[in-house]
Amino acid sequence: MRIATWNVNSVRVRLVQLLEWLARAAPDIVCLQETKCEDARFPRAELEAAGYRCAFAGERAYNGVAILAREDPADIQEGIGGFADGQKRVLAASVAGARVVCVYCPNGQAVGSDKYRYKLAWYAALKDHLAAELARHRALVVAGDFNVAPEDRDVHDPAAREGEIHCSAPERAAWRALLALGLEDAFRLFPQPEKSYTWWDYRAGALRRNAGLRIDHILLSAPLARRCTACSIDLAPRKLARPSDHAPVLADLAAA
DNA sequence: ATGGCTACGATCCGTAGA
Repeated sequence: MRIATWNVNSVRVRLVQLLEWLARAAPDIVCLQETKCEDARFPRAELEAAGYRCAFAGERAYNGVAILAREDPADIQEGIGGFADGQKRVLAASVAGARVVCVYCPNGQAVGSDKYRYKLAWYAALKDHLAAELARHRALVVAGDFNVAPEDRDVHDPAAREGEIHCSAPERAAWRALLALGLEDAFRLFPQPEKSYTWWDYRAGALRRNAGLRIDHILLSAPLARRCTACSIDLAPRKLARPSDHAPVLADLAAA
């Protein structure tokens, strides 16, 4: 079973690239972030025609999350319990014996800003939410855009980024608090190329210079981590015309 | 290099992303 996450930066603008990638990469479960469209405008028909059932929670212009699967996602839950601020950032569903949580974590803008404080409060609420999910579901996947580069090796220029947004110690501590629940970073279960990133700025030739960050992740609970046979970043969609600024991440699981 | 690019919803510029 192949599980993927991709911040598409507008699901309607990226629909052609998304359909091409689904056909080529053939993931069984896909978590999408920054769909940026209200539910009534979600391209459900096109994705169903491509063989994917859809669960989605969106809003106009910002945020928005979706889960695509070969079968109907069940027990769909939107949001984080006790953190009802209306931003569409979390969607959970049960698929193929696993509980899948799709997350679009706040950006935080700048260390010390209101949005940074929001990010840290949101992460604390996410941790509690995932603790409750783990108590109910042994097979848990948390996939999405976490907007945290966990370690210096996940950053193109760590010295320039030290203490800055996505790399600050409180953000990294919030990330490690998720791992401490009993989740594994699927990408780091395996040897990986140096300078592996999932996001590159659109500007200043960042992709050409590989000036990126690894901020999109797939977390697996222990029973799923034991089944994981591979995890990789798919650079191809980032190199297409009119790309998202993020690349997809894929994880393969052996049969239970 | 404090810009540079892209999407959005509003107009032809501001907000946000990371």
